Amino acid sequence: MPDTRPSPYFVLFNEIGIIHQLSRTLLEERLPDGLLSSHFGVLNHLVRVGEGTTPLAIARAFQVPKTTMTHTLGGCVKHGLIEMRPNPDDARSKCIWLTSKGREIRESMVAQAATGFEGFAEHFSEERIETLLPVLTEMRQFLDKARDAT
Amino acid sequence: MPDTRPSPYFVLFNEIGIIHQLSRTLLEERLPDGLLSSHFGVLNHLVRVGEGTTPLAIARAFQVPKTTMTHTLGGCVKHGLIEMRPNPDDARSKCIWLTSKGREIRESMVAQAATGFEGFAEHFSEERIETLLPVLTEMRQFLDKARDAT
DNA sequence: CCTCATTAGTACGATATCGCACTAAATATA
DNA sequence: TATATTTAGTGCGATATCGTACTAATGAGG
Repeated sequence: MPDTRPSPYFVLFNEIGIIHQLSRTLLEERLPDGLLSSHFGVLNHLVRVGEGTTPLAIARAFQVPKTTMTHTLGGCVKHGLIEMRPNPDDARSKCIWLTSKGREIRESMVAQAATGFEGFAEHFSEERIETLLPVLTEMRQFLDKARDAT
Repeated sequence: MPDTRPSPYFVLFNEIGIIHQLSRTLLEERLPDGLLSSHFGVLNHLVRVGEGTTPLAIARAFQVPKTTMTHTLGGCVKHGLIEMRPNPDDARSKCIWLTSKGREIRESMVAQAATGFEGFAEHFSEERIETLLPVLTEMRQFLDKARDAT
C-alpha cells in the first residue's frame, strides 16, 4: 500500500495554495472595477520598497516571469496608477513611479482591504502573525535561492 | 504620512502569495510534458480524500470556481489520468475516478517532487512544518467560512 | 402531479499567465 | 575600438482562469 498519507510538505504547499486562492478572491471582491490583486501588489510594493525601481526588479520581487510583469504593469498604466519613465542609467530599462491617482487608489484599497480582514484580525492576533512570519520569510528566501540555482 | 509600513496581515498574504508562486513553478518544472500543478493537485486529492467524489466537491476543496475545475478535470481526462462516470445518485452530476495510468503518474510525480523538495526538507524539518500546519489550516478554514458568509 | 426554486455541470468570451523568440542597449573580451 | 555575450523589455501564441449565462435534473410547496 503506497503512501496514501503524503508528507507534511505536500500538505504545507497545498494549504498555502488554498490560502493564497482564498485571500486573493477575498481581496479582489473588494477592489474597484477592473483592478486585480496583482495591481494591488505592485502599488503596495512601490510604496513599501520605494518608487523608481525597474520592471525586472518588481518581477523578481514577486517571482513572476518578466513577461507577466510587463502585462501587469501595462494594466496599471492603463488604469493611470503608475507611470513608466525612461531609466536615466540604462536606456533599455524603465523606472516605475506612482501617479497621484495611484497613490490615492492604493490608500483607499488598503482601507477597504483592512475592513475586509477585520474578522480575520480578530481571530488571528498580530502577535500570532508576527511569530509566523519569520518562518514564511525564511521559506520564501530559501525557495528563492533554490530557484536561482537552477 | 500615511501607512508606509503595512500591517503584518498584508505582509503575511504577500509572503504566502510568493511562496505559492515559487512552489508551483518549482513543481511544474519537474512534471512531465503538459501536466500542471492543478492536475497534480487533483490526483493527490483523489488519493487522499478518496475517489468517486464529484467535480463540485473538488472545486470546493481547492476553493476555485466550478468552471475552473471543469477545465482542469477536462485536462486530466485528456491526459488519461482520470475517468468521469455518471453519478448513480444524481443524473446531473459526475463521479471522478483515477485511471491506473493516473495512479502510476501520481506515484512517480510524488517521487519526483520529493527529490525536488529534498533540499527544502533539509532546512525545514518535518517537526517544524508540523508546528506550522495547524495555524495555516485554521486560517484556511476561517477564510473558507468567511467566504461562505458572503 | 405541477409549478418554482435550487443545484451540477458546461459553453462561451474576456483576460491573465507565461514560454519563446526577438530587439536594442550594455558589458565583457579581444 | 570591434566583436561577442549578456541583459531589459516586449510581441506573439498557447493555454489557464473565471464571470456570466445557459441546460438539465432535483427538490420543495401547492
